[in-house]
Amino acid sequence: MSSRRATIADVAREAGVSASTASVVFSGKTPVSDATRRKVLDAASSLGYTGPDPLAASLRRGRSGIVGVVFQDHLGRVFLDPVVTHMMDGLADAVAPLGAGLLLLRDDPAAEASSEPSITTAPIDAAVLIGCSPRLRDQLDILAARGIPVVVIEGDAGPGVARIDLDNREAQREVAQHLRRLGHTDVVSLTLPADARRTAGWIRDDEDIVTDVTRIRLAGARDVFPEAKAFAATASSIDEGFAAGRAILAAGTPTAVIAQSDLLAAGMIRAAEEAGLRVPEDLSVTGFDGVTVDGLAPYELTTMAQPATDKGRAAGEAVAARMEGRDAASFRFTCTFRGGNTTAAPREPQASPHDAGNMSATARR
Amino acid sequence: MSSRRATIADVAREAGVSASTASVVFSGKTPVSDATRRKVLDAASSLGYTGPDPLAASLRRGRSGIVGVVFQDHLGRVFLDPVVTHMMDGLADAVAPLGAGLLLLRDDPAAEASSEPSITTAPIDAAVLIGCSPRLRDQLDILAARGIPVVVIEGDAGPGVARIDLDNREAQREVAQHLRRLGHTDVVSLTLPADARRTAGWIRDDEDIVTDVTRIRLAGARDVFPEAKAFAATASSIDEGFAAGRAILAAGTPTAVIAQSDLLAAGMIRAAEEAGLRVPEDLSVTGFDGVTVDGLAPYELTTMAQPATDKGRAAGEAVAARMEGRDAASFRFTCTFRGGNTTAAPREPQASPHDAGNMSATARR
DNA sequence: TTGTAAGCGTTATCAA
DNA sequence: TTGATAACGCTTACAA
Repeated sequence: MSSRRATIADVAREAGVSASTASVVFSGKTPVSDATRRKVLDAASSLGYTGPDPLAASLRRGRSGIVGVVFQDHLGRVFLDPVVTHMMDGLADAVAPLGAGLLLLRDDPAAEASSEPSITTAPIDAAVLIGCSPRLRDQLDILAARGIPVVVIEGDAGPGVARIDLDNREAQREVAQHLRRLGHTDVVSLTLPADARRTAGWIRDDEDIVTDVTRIRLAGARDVFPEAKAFAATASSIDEGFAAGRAILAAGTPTAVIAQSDLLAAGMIRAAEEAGLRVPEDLSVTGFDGVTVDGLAPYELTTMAQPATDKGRAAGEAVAARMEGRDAASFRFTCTFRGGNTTAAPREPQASPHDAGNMSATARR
Repeated sequence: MSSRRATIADVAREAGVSASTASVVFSGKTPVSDATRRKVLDAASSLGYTGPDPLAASLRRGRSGIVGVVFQDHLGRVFLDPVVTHMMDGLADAVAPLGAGLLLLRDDPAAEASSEPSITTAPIDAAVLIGCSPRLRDQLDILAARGIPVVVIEGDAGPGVARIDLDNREAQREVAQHLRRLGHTDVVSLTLPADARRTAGWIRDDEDIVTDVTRIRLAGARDVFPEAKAFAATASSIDEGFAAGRAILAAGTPTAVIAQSDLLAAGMIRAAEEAGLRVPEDLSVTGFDGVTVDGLAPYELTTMAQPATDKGRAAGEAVAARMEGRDAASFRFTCTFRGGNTTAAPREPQASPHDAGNMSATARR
């Protein structure tokens, strides 16, 4: 009835063996005689000893068996994004046989200051960075300094860092070409967040975009529509897509909107409906990701489907390689075009941008 | 250029101060003169020291700053369940200000054997158990023995354990009453897994059900339809609902199926369609959870919506209380009825169960 | 098969 | 404001 939790030393003493022997009984790393094992186990249960303290064991071993997953967004919001969900699925799969758990971390500068586990303080053996945070470089530096192997999903990791990527530019270009083939010329891009502060608004200079995915997908769109305007949303969600969609339509009605995510596209469609525009007759909308967006029926987005689960799995395998001291190969996945019912030929050829009148001006509230 | 990572002792030596002083510079727990601080910080950066090793610090402090989230299912699958997703959302929210990270754990007996972090070995300060695993009691014992505070979501935790619950029985009863009001008498329950092995099949004796949620929801259905048969699925998914649905229809066609989750309900509907039955004309189907099921359109389930996010948040708050030594209050949330288009009056009054012929017998392959 | 010894890198306590 | 000391609880060469 001591106030203090039993330790392996207590167990060893009770069993009449040495601490190392007791340790070995629990780890199983060395043969132990049955008699000894029984003595130790009996002593353990009589003392209420539940096995080695993981903290102490980790310290001694030098590894925690934990893989950090770093998101750029508020943790809560992250799970609501189907792409992330599928990636986690693949990641968990690939990391499990490794004997590692997943620790959810977020890239929040404010978190560094608090006591919250962050990239600087979490007891992780490896890290998977998801998304292309502007702070990515800092994070990589921190992790490199800590000697923690890293795999980056969708971000410019610099040389020597394993990355899991998508053919974002080619994929976005493909959708854009699809629109051009349909006859569109007056097109607007609705992009993912573009700057660190995630301000919404028209993008003045593509070079200002610090977020890789945003810039690269936009470049893909520009390969086909060099002059198209681009409006940055504050996040990839239906609501933000809706807000951005209103803003876009307030400035004029293009014949097509290239959204950088399916969720944004869904929001765009809602904004179009609100403005009295029919999709795809009055406005074509394309998405990106290939996730099923809840409640979007009867629309089926024309979009680029990305292998989200595979990306996660690849990241897990890369982490495994790194933790075993092997080199992790970078990998680039390919999106596939998926035609839906949200794109069609524009109603009439457009002589010049935005001369189709602004139907939305009256309809929006 | 030593091969070994610098420690705080190295930094202290380099700075010409004691280790404890150097430690204090990093923790900030004790005032340090500016001069000393600078010396230490300079020494640290010149040695590439990135701050205290979290493992060592944790060992010394006796806490890891990590909250374990224990799922009963395969981790990958877990994220695909919208209810869980929303719960995680709330949980992450509530736990963040606490300064704790979330470690994903799964309740897999096989995992115990492997090196994978599990409930017995993970370095966690508290645990949230999600779902009503048959092993719940064991887990609680293990955690109790380890002295780790616990909060249980949806499970019979026994006295003294904080629980976050739903009014499962009342909620399920409400849906059942809705069906009875429509005129249904020939009803089958399609339940969540009922036993530890998760075998699919007809439930012979409700007392055999070891899974709380399953038993309690079924009891709610039985309050209205005492004689209804019940078929247990092996998991809450559309696919399992589909398989169970086939099996149910193979045994006869009821006028309504009470599914214990929306996903199961969705699978049931697909099985009904496959058998040439129209929903709701030939078969009414009710769900549970109130999540939006992808691809179910144009159906909108008649279901009980549960406040999943709030449940997660409440759990996080309970964990916070526990970690601070306070008592955590249990909390019970209420579901709300949501009518959809998957229920209607039965086509004709049923004289006795299953005499409506077995249309499915021919249709199923 | 078991025991000895030497840390793993910190931080809390207390005294100076 | 700083320093000496003593844990924190475990694991693993290595020797017996």
